[in-house]
This record gives sequence, structure tokens and C-alpha cells, in this order.
Amino acid sequence: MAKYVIGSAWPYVQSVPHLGNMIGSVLSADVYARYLRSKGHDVVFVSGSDMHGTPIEVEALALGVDPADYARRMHEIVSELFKRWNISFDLYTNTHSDTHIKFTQEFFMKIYENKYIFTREDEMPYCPRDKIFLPDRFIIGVCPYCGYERARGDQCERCGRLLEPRLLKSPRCAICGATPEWRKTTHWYLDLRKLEEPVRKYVESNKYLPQNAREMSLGILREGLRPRAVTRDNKWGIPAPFPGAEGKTIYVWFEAVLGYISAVKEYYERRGQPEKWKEYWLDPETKVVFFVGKDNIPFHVIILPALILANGGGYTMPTTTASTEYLNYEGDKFSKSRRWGIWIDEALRLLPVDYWRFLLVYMRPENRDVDFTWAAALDVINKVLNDDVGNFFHRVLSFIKSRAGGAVPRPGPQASEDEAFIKRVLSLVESAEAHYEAVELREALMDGVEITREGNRYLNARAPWQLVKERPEEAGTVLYNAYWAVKAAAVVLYPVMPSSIEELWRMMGLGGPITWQEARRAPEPGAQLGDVRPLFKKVSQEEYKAMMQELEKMRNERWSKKYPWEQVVL
RNA sequence: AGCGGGGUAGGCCAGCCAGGUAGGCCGCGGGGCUCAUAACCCCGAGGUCCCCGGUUCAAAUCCGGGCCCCGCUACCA
Repeated sequence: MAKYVIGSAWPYVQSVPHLGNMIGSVLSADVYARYLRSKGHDVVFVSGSDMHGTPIEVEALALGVDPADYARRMHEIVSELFKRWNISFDLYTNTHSDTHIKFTQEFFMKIYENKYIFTREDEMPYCPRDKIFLPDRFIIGVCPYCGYERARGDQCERCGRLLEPRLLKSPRCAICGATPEWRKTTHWYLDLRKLEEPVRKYVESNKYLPQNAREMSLGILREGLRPRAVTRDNKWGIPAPFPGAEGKTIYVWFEAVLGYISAVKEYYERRGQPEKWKEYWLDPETKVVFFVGKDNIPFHVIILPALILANGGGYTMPTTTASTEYLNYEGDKFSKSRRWGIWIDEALRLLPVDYWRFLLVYMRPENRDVDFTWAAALDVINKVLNDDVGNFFHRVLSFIKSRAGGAVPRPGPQASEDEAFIKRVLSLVESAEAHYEAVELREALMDGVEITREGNRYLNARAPWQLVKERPEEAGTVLYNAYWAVKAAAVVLYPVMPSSIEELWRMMGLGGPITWQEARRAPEPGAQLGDVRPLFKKVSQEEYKAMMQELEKMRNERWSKKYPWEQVVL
């Protein structure tokens, strides 16, 4: 048994996450955490809403509401949605919690005392009307290269050139249109140059990192780490604790990643064990695993380890960051502004949650970007989830129910093909285990599916519906073996579809917890089956059309609402 | 521009790191079974493995060059 801290990237609560966010972080982390628990490991699974930062501040300003209020409302909604997605967080908190704020301030003071922080005065664009400093992308002007009139300060969307706000002609504030002025302001920088070597050593010696995380991180290190500003002139954020930094806040990216530590602390505080978090975060034996999309790699593989090193407090270095590529939607990136994609609230209105969980893990972009298309999704539901998996479960259980007395038969002598079948099933369980360990969730799921395919082949070859007439004892053996395969597949697929598999477990007449050992353990003959029904069903073309109409209707309604929290469908 | 990923049957992909009869799923054609959700099983057709060159007895796999697609580039969270 090992100790694990599992973290999924902290969703930014400006809006509800979409399916791509879900498979990249939260859902993948949940599947992995559930797998680890089924193996009996000691797991703390945490995440929370990222509440601070300019986008929320600006959005709140535009809507005329308090940013804290905005973030809190969205946080509550997202928390509720994750519950409905059956995410087994031990704690889903947010970056505005007292514990997190205090922890962050102390953590950065320690870094400051360790001399990794220096100050520098910069000139930054400032909107005199909104009275805020503007991040690059909140300045709009004419592109100096192509003349595009609505180029942003970081990049021109028409010609793709990287820009700086000073290059823009006739710059104006993206919020109110006023002309920004340049104001001097002091910022506190983290001196990443001093951390480059230890971070490089960390990355190079980390044998668990997925290839994309390794390549991207080494690429960044090759270019050399540069100091980065830790402070911002935002109002909405965690007050910077440094002497003389009154009125400044900590840049969201530098505090949100500390949430993985502070959330474990908060979890045990709430349980009345305020010191227990140290058994995780201060024990180098603890395995710390993060789940993020590829855009998040630098902050988890470079920045957080650098912060931990700079702090020097002996916090456990992350074991790995399980990073995915992107899930696209019907050929294009998910885009909130273009309303392109499916959001996790809508999704629950369209299909049962386990269908989504299965679909997303099946399509998990482990090696490259993957395109979510409805055509492919229906195919997976109808051919794989329903026909291969669901039908095999039902085929075996309903047969035992109707032709074998409704209880798990006692097996007789095993013929060589029976033995070969069990061996094959157990080797697939082993393969699934290896894949789960390597965080190859899609492959683990495929092993589970393969067990049911093998099961179907086995039944066709042994034809127990014939045997039951002439050699009932042999039929019992075959059904016993098939039942074992159902159990093995159930255990392998349990982390992906917890509620469906729990129901299956009851149908199988099994009472105990769904643990990994159950996959290998021979079933007990005589166990009475419960009521048996098909777990899944197909989605017909008509139902699909109805679904699309429902989606359309939903969207017309929600997007006519003013406030983001009113736009959510619950 | 730099960095990263990719180009394999009608579709989606595995194989490439550790060269040696080109695999899987879907779709298509044929057959079987009838326990099961018109499900399941078997057989078959179908491929210039992006292009050019090199190394090798042998290259989808290694090396060089080229073409095309996609993502990232960190005050965008």
C-alpha cells in the first residue's frame, strides 16, 4: 500500500468546463484515483476552482457584480456538476479559501526569505477609466504588420504574429475603449535562473513523465528559464505578502498550483486532523500525480517544482504529471466565444453520465489530438459499450437466470479451451493493471472491452445453450467461466463507469466492495443473482436527432441570459 | 520563426524507440448461431505504409532532404 496525492488541474471558474477540460484533467484523475483505491492504496484526491485573476475581474466589472460573488456562484455550480459526474474528490475546494490564502502567503514569504525574489520596476499599460492595469490581451489596436484593426496586445489573430502592446497602433482598452497610458509599477519576480539546474535535473531524471510533458519541458529548459513576475496589480487575488507590496496580488498561476498542497491541508483540517496533511506532502515516499491538458504542462512540470525547491520546506516533488493532448469537437477546437463544443452541464442532459465517462476515456487524447465527432460517439456507444460490453454482461447473467437456476453454477472439470479462456481473461486483467499503473487509461479500458469480446467468442465456441440440454454439468462450467469474465471486466471498467458497474455488481449477486483482487479471484458457486436488466442501450438516429434539437433549444435559452451562472443548465 | 506531434486499406487508428510474412476497430460482401439488447461468432475483399535518396542480406520501422496537416510559444488560467 502506498500513499498518493492525486490532483487535477484547477478549473478556472469564468465559465463551466467543456468535455475537453473534463477528459484532460478531472475525469482522468477520477478514473486513476478510483483505480488506486480499488487496489487498496491510500489516496487523497483534491482539486478546486481557480477563482482569481484578470479575466474574472474584468468580466465581473463588465457585468457590474463583485468578482468574489461571481467566482463563488460559479464555484458552487461547478462543484455540483462534478458531483453529478461522479467525481470522487476527497475535497473540491477553491483558491479563495482561508487555508489556501494563508498557506500561499506563508509559502511565498519563505521563498522571499530564501532570496529567490527580487523586485523590478516596469512600465505597464493602465486604463485610466477602469483604473486597472491591463494584461497584454486586454489591449486592442491596429496590427503594425497587417493592419488588422482588432489585433490583441499579445498576438494578432489575423496574421498570427506575436505582438507586444507597445507595437499596436492606436491602442485602446478592450473593456471600455479608453486609450491606455503607461504607468510605472514595481513587481516581485521569482528568479527562475537560480532554479534552472535543479529543475532540469528533476525533469531529466523523472522516468514517469509522459512524452509530451518531457519534450515540452526540456524544450523550455533548453531556451533557459527567465525570471517571472509573481505579482500583479489586480485587486481580485491573494494579497502579496512581501514587504512593500501592499495593493499587489499573487499572479493566479503561481498560487493555484499551490492548491494541491493547501487542499490536502484543508481536507484534514476539516476532519479535525490539522497536522495529518504533512504525512502526505512532507513524506518523500508519497506519490504525487497531476492530471492536466497540454497547455498546463509548464506550470506543473516546471513552475510548481521550482516553487517547491525555492521554498526549501521539504515538500514532496511531484511524481509525474499525466498530460493529455487536446480533444477537439467536430474538427475544431472547443471555443466558448464561438460556442463550439459540448459543455459538461449540457452533456448530462443528453446522455447518462457513464456513457460520457466511457466515451471520453475511450477517446482520451493520449498521443495526439483527438476529434470528438457525434458519428464516432454514437458508434462507440452503440457498437462497443452496448453491443460488446453491455450485451455480454446481460447475455451471461440472463442465461444463468433463465436456464441455470439463477445462481452461479458449480464448475466441473475444465477442458483445455476452458482453461485457455480463463488464462486469457486473467492476462487481460494483468494488462489492464499495467496500463492503469502507467496512466494509460484508454488502453486499460480497451483491455476491459477485450475481456467481453473474448467472452463472446468463448460463448459462441462452447455454446452452453446446447450443452445445457445434453451435458448440464459442462454447461455449468462454461457459465461459471463466463461469469468470472463478467466479474473481471467489471473490476477493470469500474473506475470508468462506477455507478453502472455497482449496479452490475448487485445483479451478479455480489455484496462486497469492488476491489482489484476480485478480478482474479474465482467466483463463489451458489451466489444468487439479483434482478437482471440491460445496463446500456443504443442511441437511435431518431434519438440522436431529438438530442440535437434539445441541445439547440437549451442553448437558445441559456445564451439569452445575462449572468454566467444563469446560463448553466442544471 | 522556434519547439513538439502527425501523414499506414472507404473512415479512425496501432505498429516505428529495441529493422525481418502489414495489424485492430468501424464500414462493405458472404456464412454460422439462436443464450443475449435485430445482439454474438467465423470467413473474405480492400493498402504506392506522404515523396525522393541513403544505410542494410532485409526499412512502415534507422539516416539525410522535401511536401502537407495540427498544436504550443509561458502577464492566455
